[in-house]
Amino acid sequence: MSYHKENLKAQLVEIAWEICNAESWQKVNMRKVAQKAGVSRTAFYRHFKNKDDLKAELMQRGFETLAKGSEDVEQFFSYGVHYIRFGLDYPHIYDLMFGSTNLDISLYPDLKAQSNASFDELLEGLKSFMPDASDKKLMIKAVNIWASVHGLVGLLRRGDLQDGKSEQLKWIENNLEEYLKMTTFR
Amino acid sequence: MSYHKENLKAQLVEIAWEICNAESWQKVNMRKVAQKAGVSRTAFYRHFKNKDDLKAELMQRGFETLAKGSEDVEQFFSYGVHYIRFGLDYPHIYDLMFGSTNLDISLYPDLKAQSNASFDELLEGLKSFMPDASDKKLMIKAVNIWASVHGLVGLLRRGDLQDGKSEQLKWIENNLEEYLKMTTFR
DNA sequence: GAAATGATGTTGACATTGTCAACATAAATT
DNA sequence: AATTTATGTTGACAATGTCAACATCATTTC
Repeated sequence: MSYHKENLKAQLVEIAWEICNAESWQKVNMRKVAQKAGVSRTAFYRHFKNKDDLKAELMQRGFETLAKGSEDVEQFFSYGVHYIRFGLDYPHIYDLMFGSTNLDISLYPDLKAQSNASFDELLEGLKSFMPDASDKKLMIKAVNIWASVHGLVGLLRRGDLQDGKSEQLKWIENNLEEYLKMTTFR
Repeated sequence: MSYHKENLKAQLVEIAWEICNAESWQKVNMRKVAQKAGVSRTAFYRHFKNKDDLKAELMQRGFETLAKGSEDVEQFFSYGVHYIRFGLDYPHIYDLMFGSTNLDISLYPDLKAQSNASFDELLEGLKSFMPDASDKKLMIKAVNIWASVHGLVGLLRRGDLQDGKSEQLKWIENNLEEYLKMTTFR
């Protein structure tokens, strides 16, 4: 009859992740999370400084999920596809990670590192693909791919262009790799 | 000594716009807005159904601002530059317009129309630039440009890549048109 | 012009949510 | 066993969106 829960922190993160993933970060509220964990509303504060702290934890977990899934991706373009799919599969987590977070990221250096690592990976992959390009050219290309990938996620997710254009959008969504090849290297 | 304000609705929108622009949408709260307008906290509800209604109004105004600024842009690539600059100049308004809004956009058909119009404009511009391309190719190219532009805004705004990479990012930011040309048509 | 009607503004109240302080109990350390 | 630390609880409060009831101004109707 442990008055102390087994691993409350992990449990809270898990519950918050699920709510955030299913609905959105704004729908995550401490009281609901606490209740689902069967614990009082402020038990939370023994494990997190505040709500932002929990947000950071979820972002972290998001980056881990993204990274883990790309471990066995060996082809360069598959990275891009993987990223895009992640954005479509975990839309709200993606928002948390890449949206305007309103989180003072300097307080969470790990997060920044993880975010940087993603880009570095892209840069590395690209380098082996264009071995003769200058650093500047590489960087520009990498930025462009990064931007395209993330921009496409936003575009596919938002209903923006649903009207007559959905045909081609669907094609793109179903042929991400081909789309990337076409657009990245003509 | 009019008990009724002259044009309270416009005033409220203006105040909210300023707060949102300077800080962020989350910082816009009805009470503060009301106070700045010199009016009681609920006067607002005589002009807006609820806070989302005000959000929609700001988004609308954002699209107008964006469109107005691009009126005298005649070169194709300048559109892209204009969009990117808008994103950098009005970061929080941009978030409101293109971030994940949590707004049920189907309730505000005008917004959707405006958003669509932006893309259509791009498509038109592109068509005159590549007159021989098939619809599919045009669409794909347009999506790619759109995604690149919006993705770049996110990338430039977020501090993501500040470390060793800031050199080239700065170059890009200062040479947007050249960057676009390089990446769009090799 | 007085009376009725609708538009606009005010005050009071409430629910939701994040968070703190004070207290209680369990676990670990001495 | 005694003390300290970790973890959980209840009560309270502030901030914020919103509603209901009421007040006042403006406009239309007779």
